[in-house]
Amino acid sequence: MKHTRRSESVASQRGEGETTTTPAEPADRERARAIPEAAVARLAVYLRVLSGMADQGVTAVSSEELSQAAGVNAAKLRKDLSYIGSYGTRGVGYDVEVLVSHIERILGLTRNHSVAVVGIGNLGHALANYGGFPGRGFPVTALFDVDDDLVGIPVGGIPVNHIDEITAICVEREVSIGVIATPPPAAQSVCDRLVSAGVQCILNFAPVVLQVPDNVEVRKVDLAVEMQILSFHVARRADEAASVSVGNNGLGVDGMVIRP
Amino acid sequence: MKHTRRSESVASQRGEGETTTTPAEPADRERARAIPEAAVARLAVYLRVLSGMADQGVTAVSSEELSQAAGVNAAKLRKDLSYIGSYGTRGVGYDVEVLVSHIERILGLTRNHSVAVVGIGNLGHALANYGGFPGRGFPVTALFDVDDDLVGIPVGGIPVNHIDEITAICVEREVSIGVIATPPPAAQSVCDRLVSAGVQCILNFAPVVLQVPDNVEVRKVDLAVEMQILSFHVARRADEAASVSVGNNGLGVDGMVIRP
DNA sequence: CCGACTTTGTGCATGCGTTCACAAGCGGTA
DNA sequence: TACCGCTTGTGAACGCATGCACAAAGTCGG
Ligand SMILES: NC(=O)c1ccc[n+]([C@@H]2O[C@H](COP(=O)([O-])OP(=O)(O)OC[C@H]3O[C@@H](n4cnc5c(N)ncnc54)[C@H](O)[C@@H]3O)[C@@H](O)[C@H]2O)c1
Ligand SMILES: NC(=O)c1ccc[n+]([C@@H]2O[C@H](COP(=O)([O-])OP(=O)(O)OC[C@H]3O[C@@H](n4cnc5c(N)ncnc54)[C@H](O)[C@@H]3O)[C@@H](O)[C@H]2O)c1
Repeated sequence: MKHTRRSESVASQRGEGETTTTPAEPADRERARAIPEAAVARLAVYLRVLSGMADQGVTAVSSEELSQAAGVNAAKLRKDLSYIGSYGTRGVGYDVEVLVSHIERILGLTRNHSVAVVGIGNLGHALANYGGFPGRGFPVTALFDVDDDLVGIPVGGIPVNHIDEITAICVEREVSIGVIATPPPAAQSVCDRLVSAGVQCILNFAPVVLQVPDNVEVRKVDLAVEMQILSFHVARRADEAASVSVGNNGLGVDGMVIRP
Repeated sequence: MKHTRRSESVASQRGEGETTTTPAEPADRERARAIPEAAVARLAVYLRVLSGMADQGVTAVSSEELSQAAGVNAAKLRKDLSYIGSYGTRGVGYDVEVLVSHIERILGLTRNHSVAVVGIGNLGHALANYGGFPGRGFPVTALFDVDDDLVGIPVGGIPVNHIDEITAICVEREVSIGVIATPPPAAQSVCDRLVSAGVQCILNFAPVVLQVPDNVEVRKVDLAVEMQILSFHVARRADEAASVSVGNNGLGVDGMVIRP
């Protein structure tokens, strides 16, 4: 529809004046810093898709193919990959193995990250039993609970320890990621303990907003929120349907309407 | 970020004639469309915080207090609330009850959303047993699995049905949200079945990119991705630390480099 | 009834992320 | 070697989200 008249004006070719800081700077680090959070999340997805392809013997892939398998726009994929370097071959595509290894490097997957799960209830059991983590460089090395009936019992091959031992054990086993699966009221206190044990990354399943120091990274998985977002879309869709069928005169009942 | 959808903003494309038509009613429907996805997610968080406050007898709250409890910027909170209307009192703050009911209305929580869980393994059991959903308007009304040993056994009070019954049962029980907790290879096929049973909202725990029609909303919970994002931050942090202590001469371990 | 004080709601600037569009670059081919 | 078609990598535009800063709008004490 629109025509953007590009002016071939100022040659932007080797426009290399903008590097700012240090002169001889290979720039991997600059890159790592500059990667948008959203892109990091997608890189993890690309990595999984690529691993699957590698397992099936695929050796090369184009941005178009990969983007489709990952469910994103091809241009976005290329831009995401460009954040980590230029590892493609024009006219051909990307070498799967090469891409895998570079994404792994950027995501810090060249070393293992030891995981501790706190709160071995319904969810904690599922997590501890889950086989998907160790295989991907995230071995679960410690489990904690307050319940004395659980302490000592192995879950998924790891014995449960009492929460009071959290500091000593986290330090000893070099836990780098703490997973909180306790009831909400206990979450903040567990979080504090993890932090004082030196854990700087936390994955929180409890529906609670955790307060942490700046140097600690928290990610939350909040199922209730996910459900409510879905609910919002249901409602919106119902509204639209209503406005179409009723004829867009305004409000339905209480703003709520029924399914198409 | 962590989002699956291709078209981000909630307000997708403007339909043809219906834009300017409504004269005296800018209200709810147009509003609901305009709410940014990110804001919707936060509204759900505010709702939980507010509910907690209401339970403790708090009747009024300022944007400052609420924003702190929700872990966001106060200005952002006010903007988020402004998307749903003007229900605050200047100089005073917000009435907790009023806010709760309006957020619930916008999120479509004035009606129940029936949930079906597919794949009653480790995770499916945890979900089925979880008491947090029914209380919040998301009753789990159906469970499905292929495993004949599971079929008929009640989990969390609901008997497991065979996956082949999925269409009939989802229709009958008016399931509006389907949760996929099967192994990855089964996820797409389960998804297709849910969709053909009329389910338009899906919460996916399997590490797979689902392909769905445009009218279906998918949200994914991908623990491996969450872990990898944390891993990325660990790596970045390690790099920074190294650059400080080593003194920025170039490369660190493994070709990774550190920041200036 | 007034004036001082508090807090909301929002216009605006800024920054980030997404998307488009295309030149540069590569492999294959004549 | 020179050309051709294909795919990458990226500059630039666009659009959404964030945060600031302040007028508007209310409360409260006198
Ligand atoms: N189960 C689910 O499917 C699900 C879904 C969404 C959210 N969640 C959230 O995940 C968390 C765990 O859920 P769950 O169903 O596993 O709960 P649960 O009650 O089954 O398990 C909680 C476990 O935490 C332990 N615990 C309590 N206080 C503790 C403390 N201070 N230190 C260490 N351990 C402690 C308990 O002994 C118990 O074993 C909750 O916050 C819940 O809201 C769970
Ligand atoms: N357990 C966890 O903590 C965890 C963590 C992250 C991701 N996940 C993901 O969640 C999913 C479930 O994990 P899990 O540990 O519960 O696995 P699981 O193997 O314990 O359970 C899977 C269940 O799905 C059933 N199933 C298989 N094919 C099916 C089909 N076509 N239709 C219906 N049911 C089918 C199986 O019978 C089994 O009961 C997996 O995709 C896994 O990658 C799980």
